[in-house]
Amino acid sequence: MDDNAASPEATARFPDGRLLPVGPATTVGELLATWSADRAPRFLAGLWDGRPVDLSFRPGATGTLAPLTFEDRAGWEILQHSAAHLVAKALVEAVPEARPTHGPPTADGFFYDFDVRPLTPADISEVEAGMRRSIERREPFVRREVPRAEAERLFAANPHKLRYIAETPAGETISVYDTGSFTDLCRGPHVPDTHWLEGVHVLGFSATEPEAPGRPPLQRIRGVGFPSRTELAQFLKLRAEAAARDHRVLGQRQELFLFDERAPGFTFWLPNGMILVRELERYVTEHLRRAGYSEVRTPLAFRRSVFEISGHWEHYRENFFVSEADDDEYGWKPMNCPGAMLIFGSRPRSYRELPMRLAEFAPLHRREASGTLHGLMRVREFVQDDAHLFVTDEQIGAEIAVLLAWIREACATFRLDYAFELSTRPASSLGDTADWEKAEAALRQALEANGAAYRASPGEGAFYAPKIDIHLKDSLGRPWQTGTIQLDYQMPRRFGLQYQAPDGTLRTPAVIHRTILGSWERFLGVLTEHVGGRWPPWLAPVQVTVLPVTDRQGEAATAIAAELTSAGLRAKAGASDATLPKRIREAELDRVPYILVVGDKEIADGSLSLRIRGSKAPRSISRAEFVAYATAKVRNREFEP
RNA sequence: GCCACUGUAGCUCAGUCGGCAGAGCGGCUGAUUCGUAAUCAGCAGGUCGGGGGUUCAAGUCCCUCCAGUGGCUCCA
Repeated sequence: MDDNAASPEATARFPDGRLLPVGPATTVGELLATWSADRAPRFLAGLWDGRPVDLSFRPGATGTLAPLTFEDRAGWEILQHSAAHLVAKALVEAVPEARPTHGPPTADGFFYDFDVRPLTPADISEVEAGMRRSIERREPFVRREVPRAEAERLFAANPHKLRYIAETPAGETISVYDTGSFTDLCRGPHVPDTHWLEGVHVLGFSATEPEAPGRPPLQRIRGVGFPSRTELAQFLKLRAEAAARDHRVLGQRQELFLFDERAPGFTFWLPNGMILVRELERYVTEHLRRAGYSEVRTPLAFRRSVFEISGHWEHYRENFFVSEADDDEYGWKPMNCPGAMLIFGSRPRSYRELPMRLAEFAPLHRREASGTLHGLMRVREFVQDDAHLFVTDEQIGAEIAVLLAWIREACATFRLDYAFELSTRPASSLGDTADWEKAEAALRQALEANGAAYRASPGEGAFYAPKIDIHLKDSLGRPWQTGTIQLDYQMPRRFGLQYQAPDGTLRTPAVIHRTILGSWERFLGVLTEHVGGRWPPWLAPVQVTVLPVTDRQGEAATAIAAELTSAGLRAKAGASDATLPKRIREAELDRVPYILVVGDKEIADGSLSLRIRGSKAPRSISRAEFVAYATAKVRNREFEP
C-alpha cells in the first residue's frame, strides 16, 4: 500500500464532534473502535459521509463517520441482508445447481429467491445445518471490487446475476462478497463475519410468481436475523405467544365462528360470534344516527348490465359469483355501490338533499382466489359497515374530515394501532386523468388538513377511485386493510346521476365510498388477536359467570344470574358439577370478564365475591354495586373490565 | 390461481417395516358438595378428508380430487 496515497492531515469527524486522524490503511472499524472502545462490539458497519460501509472500508480521506448497530434501521438491514447471503451460501452447498437471484431485507426480515427445483423441508434442514457450520467457522465477509469482465466470468453460470451486471450502469463499481467458498454479486455492505449471524432463523420457504410470464417460479426462503441467540429466542417466544392468539385458534376455543370445506371462505357465525357482530353493528349504527346517515337495503344480485355500467364487469369479472336466471346473467354484488347509485338515480334530486349518506350492511360476495383465503381475514362472503356519500365538491373536505376523526375514535375505543395509506390511480382504471388528479388531491388535502400521517401507495387505488385505506395488524404483524375512504367521480357519471344546483343547472355529484371498521369478518379477526380473546366487557359473549360454591347455593346463583340478565348483562349461572377451583379455571380460560362466587357467606349477607378478569384477588361487593359497576363498564364501552 | 407442506375421535396429537384404531383434554354416567386456575372411577365416541389403484392385507405405498397452513399474486 502506498502511504503517500492519502493526505497526511485526513481526519474522521464523529457524531460527538471528535476528530481522529485517518491513515491510508486505517479502516472504519479501527476508527470506530478507537472512538468508542466499549461500544465497539455492537458496531456492525459504519456510515462514512452518510453512506453505509463495511468496517473493513479504508476511507483514506477526510469525512464524517458514525457507527451502525443492529438498533439502527440501516444496521438492521445490513444484518438481514448478510443473513440472506448466509442462506444462499448454505443452499448452494446443499443444492449446487441452485442459482441465487436476489436477497433483500424486507420490512420484517429478509428473503432470498433462487432459480432451482421446488425445495423440500429436507433442503431447508440442510440449509440450517450449513448456516450453523458457517457461523461456527466465523467466516469473514470479504469485499472485492472487480472489473465487469471478471464479474461476468465469475457468474457465467447464473443468467440472473449476468442480468444484474448488465443492468449496472457503466462506470459504477461492481463488487462481490466472498463468504468462505461462496461468492455473491453485491453492493454491500455486510457484517464483518458470519458469527454476527448467530441469531438468524429460517422462517419458511415457498414459491414466488415467475419473474416473467412463462418462466418457472422462483423458490423463496424467508428468514429473520438477530445479532445473538438470546434476541432470537426472545423473538421466537413472542412469535409463539402470537400464534396462540391466532383468531382461528381463539375462534374455535371460544366458539365464535367456524368454516366448513363444503362452503370454503364462507363464515358460520356461532352464537358467541354473532354477539360480537351485533355489538359492533350497534356501535356503528349509533354513530350513523348521530352523523346523519340513512340506512338502506338493496338487492344482493343485479343483472349483468348494472355491472357493465359500474365497470365491475370489465374490471372485476374474475371475482364475481355469477348466477343465471331468465336467460340473463346475474352477478352477486361484490360491493354495495350499484344499489346506492340506483337509489340516488331513482328520481330527480335537489342540492338540498346533499350530502346524502346511504349506509348499507349487506352480505357481499367476492370469488377470491382459493389460495388467498385466510380465516376471517379473507373470506368470500362478508358484510361491510358500508356507506355511500353523495356530495358536492365543496362538501368533500368536511365529510372526509368527519370520517378521519371517526376512524381515529374507533381505533381509540379498541386501542388499535392504525396506519393510513393513500392509494392512487391503478394501471387498469376508469375515467380521465383530470378527474383522478382532482380526487387524489382532495384526499391528500384532507389527510394533511387533519394532520393524519400517511403512506403513499401509487397505483394501488380501486379501478374507479383513489382511496385512503386504514391498515391494522394481526398478531404476527401482517397488515390488513380494514377501513377505506374512496373519492369517486366515475361511477356517478356512468350511472348518469344528477342533482339540480341552486342556479338551476344539473350537476353530477361526487361519491365517497367508505367503511369505518371495514368488514365485521376482518375487523373481528384483527380484534380477536388484538385482545387475545379477552374481550372488553361490552363485547364479551358472556360478561358474568355466577358460580355456586356447592349445590346448596345453586338456586341462589340462578336467581342472581337472572337478576343480572334483567339488568341488561349477559350472565350465566354455572353448575356445581366440579370443584370450585376447576370451575374458576374454566371461566378464566373462557376469559369471562367477571366471575361471581356465591357461598353461604354471600347468601347470609347479600354480597357477592367478585373476581375481575386480570386480578386474582376476589373482592366482596354488594349486588347493587356490582350491577352499577358492570353496566357502566358496558355502557361506556370501556376496554378493560 | 401458483409452489411446498398438512389432513387420524368434538379438540390437541401418537400410530415403527403395510399385519386387530390409540392417548390426553372435552362429553356422558356415577361417586364426591368442594371458598377463587385442573377430585376420583367407569362408559360412549372413528367412512383414518373424498374417490380410484397396488397388495393375501392399506391410516401407512401410488394416482387423483377437495380442504386447510405458509408464502407468492391479489384485496375489506
